[in-house]
Amino acid sequence: MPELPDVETFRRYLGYTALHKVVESVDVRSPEMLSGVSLDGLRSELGGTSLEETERHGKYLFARTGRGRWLVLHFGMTGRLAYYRDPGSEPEHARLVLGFENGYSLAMDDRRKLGSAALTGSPGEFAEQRELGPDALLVGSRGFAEALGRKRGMVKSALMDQSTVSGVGNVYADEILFRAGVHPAADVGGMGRGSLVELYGHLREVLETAIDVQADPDRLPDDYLIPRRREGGRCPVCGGELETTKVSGRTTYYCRRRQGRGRRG
DNA sequence: AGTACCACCTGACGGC
DNA sequence: TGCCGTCAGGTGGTAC
Repeated sequence: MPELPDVETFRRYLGYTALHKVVESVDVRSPEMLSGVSLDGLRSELGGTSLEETERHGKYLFARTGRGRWLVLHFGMTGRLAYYRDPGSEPEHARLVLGFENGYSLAMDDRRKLGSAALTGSPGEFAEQRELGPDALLVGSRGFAEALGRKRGMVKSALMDQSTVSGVGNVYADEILFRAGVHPAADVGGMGRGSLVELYGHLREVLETAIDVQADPDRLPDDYLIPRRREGGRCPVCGGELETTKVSGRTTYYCRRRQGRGRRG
């Protein structure tokens, strides 16, 4: 599920594959994925020029075109990128395909069609329009503690709220709270500044570690929760069976022994 | 402001 | 075998 580490991995992938290649064709197989832009609009922005630079804000990937606007990609739950030469290698659920003069193509594949593509003037403008909070890796512990200090309710909900801090989704929120030893339903309003700064340390550590392994769950350290995040999974530290609950309507895994129970942080 | 619920969408999976 | 309900979860909308 593309969260910040996945999208950062896509950003780097786009950077060493499709950058500076002249776009010859723009195909949209699922027009409903276009958000606020028409196929013609996309073609006239991309055709005959190239992607020159990438950025990321939270779960959004941006690529600046030679004409100065930015392509915005959001990957929903099942989106990913693929760069390939052989048309037979086109992914099964390609929704947006850029064909380059060098014969290669870049596809955004999205089985469940929850992703989207848009154009914007700049990443900052886009983030402002969408009311996205600061990127989770750029905010810093002080900004993080201030942002979460303004929140009420369950700490996991606050972590996943993209308008508070941008980039953390359901899966990595579970990992961050697991490593911090904080119950996902703990009241964020009851957490002191010190606890929030500590939580941010775990957030950074988790997201950076995940980026280092290109967001591949199988390559995460042995004591990570994510690979065991399934029915009957066991805590990698104490061996106890993981508990599940719902937070913000999302399935939540945690270790009762390490993360306590009830609404305290 | 927070929470609960729905919708979007497809494929995997368990039950019968 | 095959039909059916449920689940997965990012975002965005509604109602309370």
